[in-house]
Amino acid sequence: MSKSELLSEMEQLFAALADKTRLRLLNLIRNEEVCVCFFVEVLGESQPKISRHLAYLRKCGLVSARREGKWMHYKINPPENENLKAVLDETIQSIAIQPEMQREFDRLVEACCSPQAPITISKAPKPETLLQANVLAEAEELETFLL
Amino acid sequence: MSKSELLSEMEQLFAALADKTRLRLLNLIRNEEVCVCFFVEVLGESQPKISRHLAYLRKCGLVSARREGKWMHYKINPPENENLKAVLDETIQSIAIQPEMQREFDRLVEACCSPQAPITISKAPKPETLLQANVLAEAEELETFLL
DNA sequence: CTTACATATATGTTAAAGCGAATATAACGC
DNA sequence: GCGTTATATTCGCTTTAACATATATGTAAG
Repeated sequence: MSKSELLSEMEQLFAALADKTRLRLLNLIRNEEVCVCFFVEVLGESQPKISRHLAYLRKCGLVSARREGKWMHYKINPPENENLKAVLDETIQSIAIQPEMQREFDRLVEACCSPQAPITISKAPKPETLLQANVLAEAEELETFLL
Repeated sequence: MSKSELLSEMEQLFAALADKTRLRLLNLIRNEEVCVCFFVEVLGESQPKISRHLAYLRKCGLVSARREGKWMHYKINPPENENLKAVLDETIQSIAIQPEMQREFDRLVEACCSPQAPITISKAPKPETLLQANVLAEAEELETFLL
């Protein structure tokens, strides 16, 4: 790293983190790839707004996108620099434990797994591990019900 | 903390950190109170520029200021929220280990302790512990010289 | 009470970034 | 091809914040 490139990278990272919508997005993809339509659904923000913020995050390399047919999946692309990665992890962790952010995350699980999900997203590809987690949770519910 | 006040506070903190000059300032006051004139001297930026950025940091509560005669001293005012504090600490630590930032910090020590310091700042009150550290370093130098 | 010094603030300008509304693109199904 | 769905981009507008330059404020010294 030459002439304090880190300072410039930090500036960029912090600018990216200095926005509620982007923080909420990062909370949703903190664990895995998620499809755009879920962001719109769960955050209740307009599609262009979501898209613009995703573009911002893409542009500064904080997330990466993958196309699957009509759908776009986004996931976190951790900074190469260990210090920046630590700051980002710390941040996401702090957000994740906030009650309201937990609720949003739960809404993501619901949106992905509920049988009465809105038509718009009912055909969208679901995040893998969320589905698994939900299946497990339901199994557990059933189990406690049976006991 | 009500309706995700944390998210707003995070936005504010990150906005404050998304600027090189402010990051460099935080590096200089990472350990203790420092007088404004040293910032101008060490960072080589215009006095109004430094002052404006200090005002920004003050406004969002990240630093506090104390007047001592003509001089103003600034120090870090850690966020009350533990998560925010952790992010800030992590950040400052990351900056502190950068070679260029270490050099700037060294220039601060010099500016405070050198006998041929510029007249402008020769009468400014010096940071306490920096002086001590420098005295210790000189003592050590002398010691190794004598051996 | 005037001067000088340390620091802060105001002014005018420019650049970045936020928003909603409208429009464009890309992939799919018919 | 055409229409539909999912996502991205553009446009016009407003806000925020950066900068340099100039000026004001507060304190100490004479």
